[in-house]
Amino acid sequence: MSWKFGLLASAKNPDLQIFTNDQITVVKDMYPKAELHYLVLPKERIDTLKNLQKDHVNLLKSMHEIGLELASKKCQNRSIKLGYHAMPSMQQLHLHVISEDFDSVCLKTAKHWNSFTTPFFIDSLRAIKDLEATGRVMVPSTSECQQLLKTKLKCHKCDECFKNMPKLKMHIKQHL
DNA sequence: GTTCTAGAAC
DNA sequence: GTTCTAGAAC
Repeated sequence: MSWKFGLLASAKNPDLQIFTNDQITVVKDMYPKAELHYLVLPKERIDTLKNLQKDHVNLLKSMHEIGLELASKKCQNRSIKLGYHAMPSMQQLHLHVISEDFDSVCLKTAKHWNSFTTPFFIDSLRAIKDLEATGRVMVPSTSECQQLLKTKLKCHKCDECFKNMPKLKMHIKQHL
């Protein structure tokens, strides 16, 4: 089995589940990129945002609501982002629920950073609105995604730019 | 997605 | 000489 199916395996493992109902499963990200980093997965087998149709709107809404509720319970005074990666590496649709501190030893590369702080990160509410309005979720093209991941490193709070990841990581601790 | 590491960048 | 990133992994 390839690593691409790792999420599907995690979601089925009761030891890793922090929430489950008949529609969805929530697990902790194995390599959290912030203090709080959950993944919300539908039980229905859906690979990517491109496979979504209008009748998935309610599913996306409950994924959002449950993700937000679990996150709020865990850390009330920290702001939370909810969204999807435009081009995920792992199979099975997954909603990232992540605190905006980005203070984590697992956050190492420019790709990691830009996947959460540029339009590569598709806001959950925007995805839901897209789907309701047009029946599909708008996603940047493959080449746009590749460019987004190479965006110069910029602090998400004060827009200051940095030459490399260690300098950026040192800087964002000041915003904690 | 991560690990590992060669060689670029400093 | 050390730090940092980018690309292979069968």
